[in-house]
Amino acid sequence: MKPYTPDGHIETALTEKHAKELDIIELFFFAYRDFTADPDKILEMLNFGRAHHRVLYFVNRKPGMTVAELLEVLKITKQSLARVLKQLIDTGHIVQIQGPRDRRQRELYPTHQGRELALELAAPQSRRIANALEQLDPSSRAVIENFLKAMVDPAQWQQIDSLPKSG
Amino acid sequence: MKPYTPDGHIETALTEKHAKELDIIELFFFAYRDFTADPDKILEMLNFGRAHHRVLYFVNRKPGMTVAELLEVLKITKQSLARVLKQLIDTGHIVQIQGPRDRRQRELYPTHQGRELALELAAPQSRRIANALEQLDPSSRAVIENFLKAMVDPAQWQQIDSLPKSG
DNA sequence: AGATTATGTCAGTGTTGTTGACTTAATTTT
DNA sequence: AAAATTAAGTCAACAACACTGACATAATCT
Repeated sequence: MKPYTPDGHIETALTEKHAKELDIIELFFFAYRDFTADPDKILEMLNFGRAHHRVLYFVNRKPGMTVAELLEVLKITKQSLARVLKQLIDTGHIVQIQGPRDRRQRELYPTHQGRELALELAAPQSRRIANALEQLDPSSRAVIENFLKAMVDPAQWQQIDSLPKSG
Repeated sequence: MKPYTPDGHIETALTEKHAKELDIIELFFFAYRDFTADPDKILEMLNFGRAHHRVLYFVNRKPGMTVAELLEVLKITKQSLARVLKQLIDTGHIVQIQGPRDRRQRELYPTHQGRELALELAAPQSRRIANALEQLDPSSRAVIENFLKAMVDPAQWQQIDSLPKSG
């Protein structure tokens, strides 16, 4: 079955025979690649990167988030966050306010400018998703949401559930 | 409606009112974050990174791929690819063979060792997907595949379609 | 009072991406 | 056959974003 390869290389493709769910593995890669490319174009003009986007997104989704909470969500170190956060503060997209209960904490809030940018970055991603959903049965939305949530470690579900629903 | 904030910061969360599909935007982020974390642990032990994984994956999925094809799929520059590819060749995971039709081209093939590693890296991702699917109706698979493909730029569909189905 | 916690900061490092310029060998065009 | 183009490789410099380790400060908890 396997072709003759004197130097030991393999000419047969890796397929579902060898490993399950390859189609979804690569669809996930391609979908995420193009999904992130849209905001990346906007960010580039502002000299921001994907890291800025993630911070700005979650601060907008949950204003008042502390630095520690943000680190938990992004799964990065505080030194990594520091640079990006400092730039977002210096450019007037995010402000820090001393925690009222615990004054060691820094609550993070978007400014109007930060909210505007978050909306601008979300727009092409919303459009891409809405467009994909339009081509499917209306019941598909629930299936996709359930699938994506099931792809997340259950220990992390609380991070998803702590974000506001549709207020 | 908006709370009084003397310094102009925003305390109201960004919700579906302001932008559509936020739930799927963030589910996609969380799902991809955890999806890539599994192989990252294995790669770390070998002093490889996510870039090595991507190269190894596609060379296994389509043995004989040329360098130019790989660049198209990964959307990176040849200088970026060069370092990672060199390491995979030096460690005996991939071999290059001069193209038979066009001898300028270098066809990329996995070695047995490269195939083994690709399988090892795919395993936890397959498991995660299979586990997520198990919790859903059997018809969900098609919905998810259609959705993910619709999330990809149509101009790129040929990249997906050129990969072997289930040989 | 002492320990712990939340955050910030300094210094060094590694991976992965970028641009630009140049080389080599092979193919295609004129 | 000569000239232009193409596929791939390489050198150098650089930037974004992640890491570790160590230390500082202020506030809270024990």
